Amino acid sequence: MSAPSPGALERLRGAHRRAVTGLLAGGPLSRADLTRATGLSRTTVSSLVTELIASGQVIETTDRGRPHKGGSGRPPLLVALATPGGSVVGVDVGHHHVRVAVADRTGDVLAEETAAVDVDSHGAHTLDRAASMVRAALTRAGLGRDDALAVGMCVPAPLHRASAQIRTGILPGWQGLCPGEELHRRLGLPVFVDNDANLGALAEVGRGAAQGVADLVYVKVASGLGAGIVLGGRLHRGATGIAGELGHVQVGEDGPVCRCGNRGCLETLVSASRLVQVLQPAHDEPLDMARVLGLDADGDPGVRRVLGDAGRTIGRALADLCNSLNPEMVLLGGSLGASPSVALGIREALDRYAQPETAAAVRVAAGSLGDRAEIVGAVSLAIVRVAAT
Amino acid sequence: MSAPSPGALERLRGAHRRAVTGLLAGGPLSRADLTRATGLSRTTVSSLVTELIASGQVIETTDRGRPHKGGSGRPPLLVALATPGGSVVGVDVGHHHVRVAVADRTGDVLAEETAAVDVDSHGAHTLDRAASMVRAALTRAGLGRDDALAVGMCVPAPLHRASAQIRTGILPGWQGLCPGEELHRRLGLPVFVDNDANLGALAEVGRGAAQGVADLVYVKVASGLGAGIVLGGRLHRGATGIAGELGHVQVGEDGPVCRCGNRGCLETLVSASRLVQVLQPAHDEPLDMARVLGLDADGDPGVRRVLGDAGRTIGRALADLCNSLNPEMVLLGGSLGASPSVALGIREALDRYAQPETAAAVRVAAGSLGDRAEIVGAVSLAIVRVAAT
DNA sequence: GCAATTCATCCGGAAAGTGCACTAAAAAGA
DNA sequence: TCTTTTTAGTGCACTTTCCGGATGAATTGC
Repeated sequence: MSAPSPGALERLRGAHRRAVTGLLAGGPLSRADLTRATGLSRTTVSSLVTELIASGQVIETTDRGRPHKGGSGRPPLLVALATPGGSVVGVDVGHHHVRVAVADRTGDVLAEETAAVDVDSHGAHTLDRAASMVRAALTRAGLGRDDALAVGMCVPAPLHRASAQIRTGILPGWQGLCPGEELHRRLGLPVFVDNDANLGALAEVGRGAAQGVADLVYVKVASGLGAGIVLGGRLHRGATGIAGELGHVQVGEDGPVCRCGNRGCLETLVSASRLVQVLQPAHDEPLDMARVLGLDADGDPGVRRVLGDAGRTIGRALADLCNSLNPEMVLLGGSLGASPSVALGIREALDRYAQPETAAAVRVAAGSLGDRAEIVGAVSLAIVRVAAT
Repeated sequence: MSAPSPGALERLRGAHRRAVTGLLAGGPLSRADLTRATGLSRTTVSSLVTELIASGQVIETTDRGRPHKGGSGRPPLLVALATPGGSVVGVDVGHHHVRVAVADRTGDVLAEETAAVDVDSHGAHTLDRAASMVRAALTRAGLGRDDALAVGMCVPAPLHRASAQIRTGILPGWQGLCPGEELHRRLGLPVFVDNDANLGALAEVGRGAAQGVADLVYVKVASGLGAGIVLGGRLHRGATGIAGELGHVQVGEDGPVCRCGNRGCLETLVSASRLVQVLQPAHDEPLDMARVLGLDADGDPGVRRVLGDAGRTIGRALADLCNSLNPEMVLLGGSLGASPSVALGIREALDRYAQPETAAAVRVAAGSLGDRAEIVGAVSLAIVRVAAT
């Protein structure tokens, strides 16, 4: 008989366990795959998996995989995170919509629902609505509330790091609110929150166009303009959690007044609403962003010019940031992210204004998740945080 | 008989060994102190220390420490890194000087020497000179070459990450050179290299005004303008190792042409040489930076105005960077770092141009190491890299 | 049917960490 | 002075974790 010893060895084991669950969060894998990915021995991985199966966190799937790269050999048994009793919820709160998704622990979505809501002015009401949408989505996925492990939530505003509180006045009906705590009170589940740009970046790194990228600047252009910055593979949130406020970089001393109180902010020149407003007079039909993107794709010269200019304006600001951070990739998200003209404008400005070596090192591309980046990121956040326990 | 198994357990042991040597790099400690600091058990620490003593990396000192916080109890036996046979060398190559220091593994300097050298135009010659200075300093410290474990070197130009090569044309006589490899060839010691801003940041975080700061922007203003960026406690070098090029942020579309080939770079407006040049016409005596700083301290209004403007110009660029990174501190180094007028100007510009919460979160201060920041950083680099093995 | 190949597990052993008992050395108090 | 208390360090038995080789399993190609 001897006392239990909670120490360094157990922490090591835990780290390895998390490595395995983390890898499995990306999809089913064989024990052999896990061996190669973790660098551990076959034996160790086998024992870890056995343990995880015994504890119900992992299940052995019925389908067999291909025997390593097409050749011969015994086909592997795939293991996956246990979906039953282990789903997660993502909540994406935008300026004008709420989207809710229920996903299994590999990130595959089981049920999803979107609703148009006047989010900006009504914090408490929006959260009520989100909570009932979550309950409905869980039911539709055939799950009870106890089957959900955690909620990841996306809000369109920076959060204060220590208090997880919304402090800026960007969302009038939310000021002083702790969205995570509020939703937790309504659902009784652990809730993890971050802003839209950060979660978009997380999504693109995990399941999108930036897989394997260590240093990424993800730029989201929609109602506002924000950045999610990934450095060394980790999201950079800053000292008080409000890093990434690229929209309030100063681009003109006497530009229009911004909602942040300053004037000349980048966001006042290139937000989606601003661009629609600029383009409207030249068109008879009423424009919205989707229509503008259509015209861009059709080669409308006026639209191309305006979007290209917007890209160049963003690119000029990004050039300064890239000089400082030397990232591997700049990825575009938000409604404007899909426009080739914007991407081209950014590329041009980077080549012109950034240091040649910095410009050469950085790839510019559109995110591959489109307007689902935020919800995917919210789900990822929940998965990551659950796996970390 | 069994094969050697380099695996997870050995890595764990190594990590613990490094934790111990890392702690001892800050000064002698007792085994009990190490137990508290590492969180490991007494037994484990004891065995680690025994092992390190056997391998000669650590010695037991003769003096005993106080018995834990003044109370009673057996006084501990202090152990320290073995200084004899364990010193490190720092080399600071500036634009116009070479400085060399020999230090023990706690970072205390045993011998130091500075020489004026026309560095920019003569790469190979400068390295010859540096190598002979290192040999002389070792001799003066009463050490043979075998007593030195490694060299940390500081160069005033960004290095390419993969090749450790100088690629920019800023140092004409160095282009294409691998300074680390070159010095290694001359000294036969392992050489680790980084640029001046990065090493200044490292020094201030380790032994200067930024101790304990996780997110730091260190701005060095001297012949050029560069930044060392520390995020999450780690130096951020970027995808190709050239992060921190703050001097080439664009502040005016049609500004003067910069040595980098662009025009309107921040560096063209606020480098030390540029400021001296701006101030000279208003003074009869020939000015240099030291004299300018003296006039600033004496309250000369013209000098204050020009330095304040310089600070505001830097601060304006920093405001954008701070909006994106939300750092905890901005620290000033280089010859201009000591000027209160510059610091004040930066503070003003941050308050004006950065987001209010970002500006409120960031402290602005002068580095506490002055022009020795680079050499301290070079020594620190050597110590850190040696401890990591 | 047989070799080749890959996948997974079992077993024995080695490496690392921990608790406990024990000794050592000093201060505090009777 | 002698005992008690407190802290420091070490030896030993034991547990946890990991690894390598042997073994068995499942499939492809001949």
